[in-house]
Amino acid sequence: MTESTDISALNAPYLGGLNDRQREAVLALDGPVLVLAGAGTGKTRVLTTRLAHILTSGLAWPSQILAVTFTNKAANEMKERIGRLIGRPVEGWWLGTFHALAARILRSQAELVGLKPNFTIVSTDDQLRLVKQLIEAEGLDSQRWPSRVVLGIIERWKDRGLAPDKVSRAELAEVASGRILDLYHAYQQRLLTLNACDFGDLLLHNLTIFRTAPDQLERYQQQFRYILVDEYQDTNVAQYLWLRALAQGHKNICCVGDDDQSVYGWRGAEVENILKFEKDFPGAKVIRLEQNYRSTPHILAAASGLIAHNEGRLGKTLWTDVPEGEKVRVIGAWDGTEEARQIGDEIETLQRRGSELKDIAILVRAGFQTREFEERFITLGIPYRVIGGPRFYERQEIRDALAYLRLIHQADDGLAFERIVNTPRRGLGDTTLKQLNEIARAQSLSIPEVARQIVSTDELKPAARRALGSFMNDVARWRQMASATHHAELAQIVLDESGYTAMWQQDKSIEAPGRLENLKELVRALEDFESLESFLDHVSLVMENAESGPRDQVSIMTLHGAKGLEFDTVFLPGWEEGLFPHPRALDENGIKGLEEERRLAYVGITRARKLAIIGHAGSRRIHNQWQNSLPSRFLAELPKENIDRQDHVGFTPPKPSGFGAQTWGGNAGGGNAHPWTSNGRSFSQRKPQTIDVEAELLPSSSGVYPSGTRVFHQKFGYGKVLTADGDKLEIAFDKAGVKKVMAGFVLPAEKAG
DNA sequence: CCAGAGTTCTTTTTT
DNA sequence: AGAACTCTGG
Repeated sequence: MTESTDISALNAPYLGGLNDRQREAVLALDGPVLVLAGAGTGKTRVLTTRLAHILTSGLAWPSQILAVTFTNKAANEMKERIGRLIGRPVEGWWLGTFHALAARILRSQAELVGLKPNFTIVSTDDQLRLVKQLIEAEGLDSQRWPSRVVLGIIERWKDRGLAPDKVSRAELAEVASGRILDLYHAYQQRLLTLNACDFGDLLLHNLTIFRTAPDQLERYQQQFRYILVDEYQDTNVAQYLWLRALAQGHKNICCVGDDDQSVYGWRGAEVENILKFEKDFPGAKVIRLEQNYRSTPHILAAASGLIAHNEGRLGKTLWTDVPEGEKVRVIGAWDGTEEARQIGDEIETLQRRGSELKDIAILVRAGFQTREFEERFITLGIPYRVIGGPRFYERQEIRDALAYLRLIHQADDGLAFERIVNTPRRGLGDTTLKQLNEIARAQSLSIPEVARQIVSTDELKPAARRALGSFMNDVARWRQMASATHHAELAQIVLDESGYTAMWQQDKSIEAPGRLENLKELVRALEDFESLESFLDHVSLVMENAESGPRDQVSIMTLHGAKGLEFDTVFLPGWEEGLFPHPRALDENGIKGLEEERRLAYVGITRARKLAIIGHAGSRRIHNQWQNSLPSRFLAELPKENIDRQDHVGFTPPKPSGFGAQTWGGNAGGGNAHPWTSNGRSFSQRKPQTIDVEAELLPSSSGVYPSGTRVFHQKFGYGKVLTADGDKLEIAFDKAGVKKVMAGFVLPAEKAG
């Protein structure tokens, strides 16, 4: 870089308002750079400014910049912000997700790995179906070898950049996975026959190309003068290898990330990547962004105190100069319903004080938790939206419609074929399909190919033969139309002529109209794309919901989904042992799993600008069974001075044993075992403030309360039982009105003295 | 081949 | 409690 660029850069308007560290991160263009950007330290700003800087100082053309993100949302945001920064949209550069960029490279080099350029990118349900078929073909017991598990193992290998022939012997000893390796081989073979690849393959095939075609690799290395990576802590080994290969040319790679926010270990991300960056890229410069512009000191201190319990961190000290603000609040509730009620009330209070709903979020650990909030919000009339719910392109009717289009676009797409050959019913059931499959495997042909051939033989029964013949005819006809017909129109024709639309029209179920609506929406969406191919690519790689407008709604989403977002007020319900940290994370990854859960907690708290409210419930219904839960160990790890604990009057944190089993029933005998005992200590630090009350509450009185019984409730006072449904009572309280409560929380009035 | 009944498992997170 | 899968009889 010449000095003149430096000087002109320093005057550039876009540099204004950056702090020293940020500016340093923007201007350190030569050589490898790691920007450790703590939560809320202006990471995106640095990234976009850096890109704008490279472009405006003429150091590289857009086509010479590789900018990688994890989500499409992040990619779009970056595009937009840079456009705004330099005053015009940027065209022709390589900005996108790992998968989208790898797909782009793979499309142009497909032959090198035995694919045709129009290969299909298969999605999860296709993958599972494929694996299941292979398991059956190998004669394995599908109970002992669930396709989900097998696929998981294969994907983990892929995450680590391991093609079937690269899986090491050490690996094989581990899981008795020789069988699975066979399946992996077969699976890859099958994908090639289908002219398809899965998500992992996009990267994996790229690595193969880089290895086997050095000239191609070198071309890319020369092309990409500057490489920029967002959320580096979430990269897996395959992605790391991909980046490292591409960065060898100019060595100008800048990775931005935060080891404390690495929460995707379960799908192969390696925190190690960020921890060993300096080793991997010799001479790397490390820049820490530590000034937080988002949260109040209490929030920041609470989060920092929590994350300090993790080991092996690179370490950052976040600070802020905004005024102190409110402490982080911790609220206990009896059960999940009560928790939802509390949060609903809090939100109404916030609303009355002038908060906007769009500045409020509820961040849950697991998807099923959203339901209770939805129900409560519907009752209260609070507008909300669940982010990351079922996605448009994952809906059944959409996948079906897409399968038709895929089959037309790519005649060998056997998975698409299987999906819709008998949808709507055409009399081509399992038996026929099994035959086709067998022949296909035996002759290494694609299933559609077999289908095309078999209709002119006598191998099928006449009925099946006729049905299949007519179907194959239709497909061939549609394929012919494709060249002369606009793809949106084509889609409409296919849906109508295939009888697919009619199928849903005749369906009297409650969802049918919605599905027809979705199909219309699909056809409409097709119009936004230049070609069928670009649309199909979009669908495979951009699996996300169309953003609904900027309405004033509370956001409900998982902690994972919340990464990168921020809100004035954040509710963090369900901080209980058995839910958060999630037992499965603990089981599968022990201490590492626990640390990842803790990072998730850290991510959650640091989403809050002004107020964070953490909740935990004493019991929760899981699988339709009441289960007691203790406050999460993470609560005990929060620095006391930043916490305001406000257990509701009368809230009694249940004791570890006995209490629930007696009062709630349902969880008979050994069912009371605690999933966390293996790992658990943790709650000893909590003050058992209300033990005495609890003893009194625990009574003999767990019996039946016939309606009309006069009872006393710790929080709601005296009242009369209206209805009793097992352990659930509906009670008209003298002061508090009609409430539903658990029988275990009331006493007969005469005993309450 | 298909519809309906019976069974089992589920609920961590997703490009 | 519900989905998703398997089994069975027409």
